[in-house]
Amino acid sequence: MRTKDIQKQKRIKDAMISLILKEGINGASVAKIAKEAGVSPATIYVYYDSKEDMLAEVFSEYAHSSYRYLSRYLCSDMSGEDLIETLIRSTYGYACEHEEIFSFVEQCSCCPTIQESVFAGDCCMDIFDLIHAYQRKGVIRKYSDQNITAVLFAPVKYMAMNRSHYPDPEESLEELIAMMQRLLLY
Amino acid sequence: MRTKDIQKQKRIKDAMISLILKEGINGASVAKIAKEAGVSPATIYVYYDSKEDMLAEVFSEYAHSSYRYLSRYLCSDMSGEDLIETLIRSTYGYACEHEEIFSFVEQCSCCPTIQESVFAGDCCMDIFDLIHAYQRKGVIRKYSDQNITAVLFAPVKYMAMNRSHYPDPEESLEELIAMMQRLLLY
Amino acid sequence: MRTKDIQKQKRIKDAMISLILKEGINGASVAKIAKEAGVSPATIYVYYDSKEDMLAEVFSEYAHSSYRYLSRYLCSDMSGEDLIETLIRSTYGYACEHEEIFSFVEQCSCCPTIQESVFAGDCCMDIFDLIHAYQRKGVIRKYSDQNITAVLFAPVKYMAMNRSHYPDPEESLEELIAMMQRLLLY
Amino acid sequence: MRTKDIQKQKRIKDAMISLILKEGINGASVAKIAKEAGVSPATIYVYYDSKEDMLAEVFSEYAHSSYRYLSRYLCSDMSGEDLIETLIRSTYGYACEHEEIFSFVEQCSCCPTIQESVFAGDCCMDIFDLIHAYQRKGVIRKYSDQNITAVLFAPVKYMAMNRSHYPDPEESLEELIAMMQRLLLY
DNA sequence: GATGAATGAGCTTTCATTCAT
DNA sequence: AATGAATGAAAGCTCATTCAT
Repeated sequence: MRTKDIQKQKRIKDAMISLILKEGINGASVAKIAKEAGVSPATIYVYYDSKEDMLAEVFSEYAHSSYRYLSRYLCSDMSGEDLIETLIRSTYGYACEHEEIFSFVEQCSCCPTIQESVFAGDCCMDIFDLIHAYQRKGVIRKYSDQNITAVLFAPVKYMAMNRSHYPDPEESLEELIAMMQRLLLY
Repeated sequence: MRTKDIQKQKRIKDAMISLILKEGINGASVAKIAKEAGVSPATIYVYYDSKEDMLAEVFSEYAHSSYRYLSRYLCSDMSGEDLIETLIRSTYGYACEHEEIFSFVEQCSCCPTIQESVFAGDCCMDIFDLIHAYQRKGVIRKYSDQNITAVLFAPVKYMAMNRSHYPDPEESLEELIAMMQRLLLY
Repeated sequence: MRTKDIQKQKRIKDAMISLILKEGINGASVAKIAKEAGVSPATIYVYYDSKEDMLAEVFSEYAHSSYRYLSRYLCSDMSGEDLIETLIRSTYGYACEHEEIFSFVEQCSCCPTIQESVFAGDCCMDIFDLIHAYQRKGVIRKYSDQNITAVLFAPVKYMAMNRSHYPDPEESLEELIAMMQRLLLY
Repeated sequence: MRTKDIQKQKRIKDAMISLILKEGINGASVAKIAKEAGVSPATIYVYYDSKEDMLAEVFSEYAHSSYRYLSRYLCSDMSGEDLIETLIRSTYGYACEHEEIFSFVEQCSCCPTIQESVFAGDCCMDIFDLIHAYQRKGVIRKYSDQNITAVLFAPVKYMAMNRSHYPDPEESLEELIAMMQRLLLY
C-alpha cells in the first residue's frame, strides 16, 4: 500500500488558499483546487471528508498562525514600548509577507458558515501570559484581555487589509504604534 | 405600478441579505433568493443584470449604512466624551439591531470579487467634518483620519462580530469607550 | 412563460423505463435518461424532485396498470370458468404485450428502497368487487382476498417472467388455468 | 492461512448480502462492503475479479439455497398432506429466518444484468424426485413440474415478501396450505 | 495475500441565466 | 413587467478499480 503523501496534502492546502484569494470562497471549487494541486478531485476526499471539512480544517490550522508568528519576535525583557511596537509591526509584517494566508483567514473569519468554532481571543495564550506579566509589573494598564486584543490587532489588521488606500503606510503605522503605546502603557 | 416595483425590489434585496446571513454568500443562490422573495428567478433579472451586479449594487447601497445610521445620533454641541461614546455605542447598536445587514456587509467586505472599489475611509464625510471641528477646538487629538477610523470602528466591530464569546458585553463596551476617550481626547 | 410539456414528461418516463430494462436500475442514470429523452439533465428536475422521487412516482403510476388492463376484459355475466381464464390469460397477455413496463414493475417491486409503499393487494378493488359477487353467488370459493390474489397472479407472473425457459408456454398456460379453475370454483 | 482466507471471504459475502437488504443493490458499493466486512477494498479483488463477478458468484451460490434448506425437512414416507405443508411452511420459514439472503436472491432474480442464467425450475431436482414418486404412487396429481413449482412457491414467496401487510400471517399460511393440498392431492 | 492511496469516469444535483409566453 | 420552463455548465461527491508497498 501507498503511504499518505504529506507533500500532496500541502499542495492541496496551498492550492485552496491561493484559489480562495484569487476567486473568493465561491470560486474555489474542488475541481479547480485539484487541478491546481495536480491531483484528481477524488484524491482530495482521501484527505478530507468534505469541502466544508477541508475549509474548516485548513482555516483552523492557519487562523492563529499570525499569533504563532508574533511569538517569535517577543521576549520577556522588552520595554513596554518595544513590546507594543513589536506586536503591531509583526502583525502588519505578517499580513504583508503572508498576504495569501492573511487574506484567506480574514475571508473565512467573516463567513458565518466557516467561522463558527474558532475565536481568536481563545488562542493567543503565550502572548497574554506575557502581557499579564507586564500588567503585574505595572507597565501595561489593566484592561480586559478581550479589549486589549481588540485594540491591538483589529486596527492594524484593518490597516493591512486596506493598505493600498493609504498614501504612506509606514507613517500611519508609526502613528498607530504611538497611539497604542499611549493607550496601553502607564 | 411604480410602488409595486419598488416593493418587489425591496423584497428581493431583503431576501438576499437575509439568506446571506443564514447560509453565507455561497448559499444565497438566485433560485433561493427568488423563492424567499416570492418572485420568479427571471424577475430578478428584470431588476439586475447579473447576480454579481446585484451583490455589488446592494453592497454599495448598504456598505456605509452604519455611518449614515451613526450620523443621526450626533450633534455638534456634544461633549467630546459624549461624541466618542455615541460613535462606539451606535456602531455596536447598529450591528445588533441590523444583524443581517451588518453580517452581509462584513462578508462582502472580505470577498475580493465584490469589495474592490469601496473603502470605508472615503465615505463618512459628515462624521469627519464633525471630528475635524472637535480637533480644531482642541478637544480631539490630531491623529490622522485613517487611524481614528481604525481605532474607533475596528475594535467595536470585532467585538460585535464575536459578541457571543463575550461574558458581559455591556461591561466590555463600557471599558472600550473609556479607553477610546482616554486615547482620543485631551 | 413556457408551459409544462406533457409530451416531454412522457418521453422522460419512457426513457427511464426503457433504460432500466436494458441496464438495470443501476444503469439508468439521470444523465442517460436525459439523453435518451432528448432533454437536459436539469430539465428532469423541473418535473421531479429527485431521482428517487422520479422512480417512485413512475413506479406507482405503472404498478397497478396490469390490473387496470385486466378490468377491461372482465364483465359481470361471465361464467366462473371464463372469469378465471380471462384473469390469467390477460395477466399473461399484458406481460407479453407490455414487456418493458411489466419487467420494470417487477424489478421495482423487488427493490426494498422503492417498493415500500405500494402493495398490490390494496389496489385491485374493482376486480375484487367482481370476485366477491361471484363468491356470494356460490361460484367462487370463499378464500381470503390475499390468497386469491397470490394464487391467481403470482404463478402466472412467474411463468411470464421465465417464459423463455418454457418449451410450450400455451400448453402450460392452459394447464395453469385448469388448475386455478379447479382450485377456486365449486 | 487457509482458514483465515475462507473466513475473510465469508465476511465479504455476508457484508454484501446484508448491505443489499438494507440499501438495495444500488447502495451496496464496494467501499461500503469492504468497510462492513472490515477489509480493504483492494482485498475484495483478491477474491473476485469484479463487482459484477462477485454478485453473480454469490447469487448463484445462494439462488437455490431455499430449496436445499427445504430438502432437510422432507422424507419419503410423509403423507401427501405433510409433504405439501412442509414445502410451503419451510419456504415461508426460510424467508423469515434468512431474510437477508431471501431478499438478496429475490432482488438479483429481478435484475436483468445479474439473473441471466439461473432458472429455479432447473435446480430442485431432489425435491422433484420426491414429487415424482408421489405422483407415481397416485398421491399428487400429474401436473407439469413447471406449474407445480409455480403454484407451490410463487404464492408463498409473494406472501413472505409482503408479510408486513398481512394482518394474520399464520392464518393466511394455513389457508394457503389447505388450498394447495386440495389443488395438488387426489 | 493484503492494504490504504490514488484515480478517471461518472454520479445526482444545483447553478446563473435565457427563452417563450 | 413578469413568469415558469428550460438549459449548458459546473458543483460536490462516489464509483469500481488499480497501484505501490
